[in-house]
Amino acid sequence: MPARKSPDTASRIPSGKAATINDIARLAGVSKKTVSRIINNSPLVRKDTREKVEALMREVGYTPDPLARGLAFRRSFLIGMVYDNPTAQYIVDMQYGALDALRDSGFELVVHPCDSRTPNYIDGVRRFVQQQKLHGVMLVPRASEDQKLADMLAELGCRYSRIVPVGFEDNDGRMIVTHDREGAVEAADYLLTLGHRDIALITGPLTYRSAIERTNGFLDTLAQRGVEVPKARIIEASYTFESGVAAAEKLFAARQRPTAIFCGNDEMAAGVYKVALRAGISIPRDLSVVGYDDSPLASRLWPSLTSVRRHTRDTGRIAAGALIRTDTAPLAVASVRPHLIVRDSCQPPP
Amino acid sequence: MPARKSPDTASRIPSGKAATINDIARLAGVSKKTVSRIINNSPLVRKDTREKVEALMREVGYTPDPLARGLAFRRSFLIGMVYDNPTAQYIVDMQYGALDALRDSGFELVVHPCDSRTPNYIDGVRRFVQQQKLHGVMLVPRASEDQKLADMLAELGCRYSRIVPVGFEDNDGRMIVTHDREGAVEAADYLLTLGHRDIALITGPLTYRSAIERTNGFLDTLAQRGVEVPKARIIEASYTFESGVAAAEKLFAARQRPTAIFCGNDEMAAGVYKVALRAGISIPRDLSVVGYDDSPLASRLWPSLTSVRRHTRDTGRIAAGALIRTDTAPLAVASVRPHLIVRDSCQPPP
DNA sequence: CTGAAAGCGCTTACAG
DNA sequence: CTGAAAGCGCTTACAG
Repeated sequence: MPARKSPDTASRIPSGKAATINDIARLAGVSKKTVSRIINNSPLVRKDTREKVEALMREVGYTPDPLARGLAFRRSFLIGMVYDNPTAQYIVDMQYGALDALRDSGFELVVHPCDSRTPNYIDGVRRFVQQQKLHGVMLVPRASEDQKLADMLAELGCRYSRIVPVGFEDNDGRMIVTHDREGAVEAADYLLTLGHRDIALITGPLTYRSAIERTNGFLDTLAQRGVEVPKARIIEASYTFESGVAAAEKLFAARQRPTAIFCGNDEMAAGVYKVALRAGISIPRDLSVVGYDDSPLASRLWPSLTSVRRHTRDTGRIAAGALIRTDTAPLAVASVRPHLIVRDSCQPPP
Repeated sequence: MPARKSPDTASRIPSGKAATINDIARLAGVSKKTVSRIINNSPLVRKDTREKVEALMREVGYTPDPLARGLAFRRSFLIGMVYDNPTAQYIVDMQYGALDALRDSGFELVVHPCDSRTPNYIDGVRRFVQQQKLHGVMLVPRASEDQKLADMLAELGCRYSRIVPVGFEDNDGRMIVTHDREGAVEAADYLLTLGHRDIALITGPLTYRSAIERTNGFLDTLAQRGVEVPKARIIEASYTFESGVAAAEKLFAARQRPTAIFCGNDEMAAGVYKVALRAGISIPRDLSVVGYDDSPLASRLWPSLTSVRRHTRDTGRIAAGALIRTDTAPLAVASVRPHLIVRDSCQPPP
């Protein structure tokens, strides 16, 4: 029964149901194994056979059933995104990026927030991965920094990609390095160039790799130009708005106020704005402020906030793309570099 | 081969692989069909048989393979979340809510943002639903307002739940009504009680049901108390920060400024803040502002913004829960009611 | 209440 | 380069 690209080909398929590999094989006059080879891009198919079958598949709108394929492969067509606690915009951007990579690939994105502070969250991720037979997992900060989590995935034989602030060794997974240090270096350069010397720093929790990188990048750059930041002007906060408020209150209570503050993220910078506004301290006339994230908040504040942009969507696209690529390329490292977006929150010191 | 709860039971299962229904049946000394009945909560199983098998399943940590079940059922264990364009915090909250309902249910959440302004987005959703054989779909505003989308799902026989600003008829899907009108009524009552009479309104696009409900609820309440809002003080904007800025500029350019502004969401209220701050108009001394959403932005602005809270996470939990409930209950309507969170952005008129 | 057979729509392992 | 058989781990339809 040879295939014919006739209007009635579709009618040969049981109506009301989607075509199966058997329908395609029958209509094309080949075995289902040959159709399977074409679905899986095997080179062991004659060119004209492939073209004939592909045309038929297009004609009837055939797509293989991911459940059946998954069962036979012992692996689903699902990509998991594992994350804990970051800001909403960051998560949504990361999801959009991942979906950019997965679009029309036959893979879908399954979201899995977790709480890395609970002792057994790794078991939760393990059950998720094992039960769904995930094809791969994206690890987003801060979960991505947990080596035990990565080790568990390696042991399960589940491929994963890690988004990390700084590059390091991992034999099993792929790294996407966001180079947070460089963003902080740029922020420091900018403030120095404006002429600031009395500079303060509000950091995220120093148990976070991102906070460490941003802090060191910032302080090292100042030190290189001979600017020391006294201990009292380095405040470890927690990446939240409220902690930014508290940090700013502490800084403003000192005998001499800094002329510029670098904040480890925009949320904390918004806290600084609030305290400054309340205290009648004018930004940027009396005080310059730089944030990190370039979140929507940055342009909603007034004056709009100078901040480091992270290209989160690109990061997500790369991380997800690395999981579905068929070439079993060597475990490479990809880089996404931040850069400073200058707005209206800084000027030379008074 | 009777089941024994002995330490070596697990060793009867091929090492390195997860247990299957066949392992359970063999170790329990029953047929796989009986195990299947237990998995699916069939009443046609003797109590002691059920208990024996369930104990064994717990002992070996057996969970049925969703791919195999999905293939046999012709339906996956995936819930799709379809949405277009709302704010990040809203989407993330909705996802958290849905995941609350799906936790430990065996179902997973697959995210599917779309763009309802493109003509063929419904086809995209259709492919998504058909190809993945979704168990159900959550429709989030504004996509949830599109009757054609709902009709397509009904035609496919895919169950769905719709989150909508106001209740209406739908024979196929379940409704979760967020009663946006009530939130706006509360905002109007509050401003009237403070003594405002010169009131302006910045609405979302009036093609959005949410914008219509909020607008009508607000204006009707004012009218009932004899307060008319002149046309020039009702500005249709687009739920964005920038559109809020433009609307505020227009309102402030009038001969007489309103003493209070109700904004259809917090983003636009942030735009009003920006213009007021730049123009030296003091909030709340010269101008009272009320938002809608109670987004994180509301407490980050200074003075913190009085806004209508939506209980988005609860909404998501109900919408997802309705899709996985086994009781084929009548298609009911659930309600989530908003309420005003009073902060520091309002006071009696000058 | 319980079970043996057939099937869901694919792939693997083997043979040619 | 191509195919027939067996299998992935479940459920449905039928029989008892």
